Amino acid sequence: MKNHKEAEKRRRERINSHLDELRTLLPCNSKTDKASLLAKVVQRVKELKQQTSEITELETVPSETDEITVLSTGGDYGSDGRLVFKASLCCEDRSDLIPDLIEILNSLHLKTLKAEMATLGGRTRNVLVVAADKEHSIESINFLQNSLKSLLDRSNSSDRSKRRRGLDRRLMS
Amino acid sequence: MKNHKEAEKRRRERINSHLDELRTLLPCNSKTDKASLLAKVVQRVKELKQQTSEITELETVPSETDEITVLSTGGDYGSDGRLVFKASLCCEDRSDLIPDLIEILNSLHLKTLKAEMATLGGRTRNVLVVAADKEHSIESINFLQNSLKSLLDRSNSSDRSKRRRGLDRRLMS
DNA sequence: TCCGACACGTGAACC
DNA sequence: TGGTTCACGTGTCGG
Repeated sequence: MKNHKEAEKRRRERINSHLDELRTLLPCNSKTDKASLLAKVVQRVKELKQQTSEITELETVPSETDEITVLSTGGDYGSDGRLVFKASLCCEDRSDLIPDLIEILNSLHLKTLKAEMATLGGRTRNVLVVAADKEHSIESINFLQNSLKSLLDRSNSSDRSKRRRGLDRRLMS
Repeated sequence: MKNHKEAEKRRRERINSHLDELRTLLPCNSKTDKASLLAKVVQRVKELKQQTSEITELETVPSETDEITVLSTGGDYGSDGRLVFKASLCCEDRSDLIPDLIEILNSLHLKTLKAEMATLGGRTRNVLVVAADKEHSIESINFLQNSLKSLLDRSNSSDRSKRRRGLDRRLMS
């Protein structure tokens, strides 16, 4: 069959075009082996997986200073292909902090995979592991960061008398 | 040639083994097309490249509240294969803040690709784009974060009278 | 000459 | 039966 011959040729072209595209995306010239190229790709993807598992540790005890942290490996997907990243907020505690936080997560369509909360000496720290839609992952990260920032400002401006209250760091080993 | 035949077979096995490995790493089953698999790989690598360019915006004007931010895509490598990430520190200004910062960067063997500094109303914000060795990227990020935290605590404890000095946010639109 | 990598066409297997 | 994907062996080019 001539049909068969051409179909196979198109299949090869499809595969090779993807390989060529990978050659342009990775740090390698256009004349690297097909096998070596794939080896580099494997290495790259593995690094992402590795960092995914290493993103998991963050401080959970509230500190005296206000903090916002948004950590993303940019490549750690859940099983369903959503982008997973970690956000941490440390600030003065207040009664409506959690509702505000939940509202932010809902408005950004972020799914909360895990949440840790700790309060100590009037201060609180929230560590969230959230998943974002793949299409809006970057926007979600930036929006979340800005939202947390405004949340922090809100806490400070609503009760400025608390700003000096935290525990003395020397007492916390 | 029998030699030729077997050599070609080994070559195919090498390529296919890498493809199989990619199949286990990506969200796809073991029975996906070779071409489709590569298409997903391309998509993934492209996302990383994209996020690399989008990490670049962070607030540069000092805010009234203390802040530490460490942002990493985990996949944005410079041309030499080092991990690039962004760190931001906002706190009260003091004369030896920059030297301390430089000392931290040196001790962590972080190469500074870009640095922005702004001071306003006695407060300062430093935005750094740094590159870390690929092998110690995660450790570097965590160490940097902790170091910045201690730096911030040092600023507050060394001159706590400054803590209330900043500009009123309402004046800054 | 030999060795490595590649594209090609073909038969087989699977909906 | 076609349509599609894969593995295989072979011819060829370059070092």
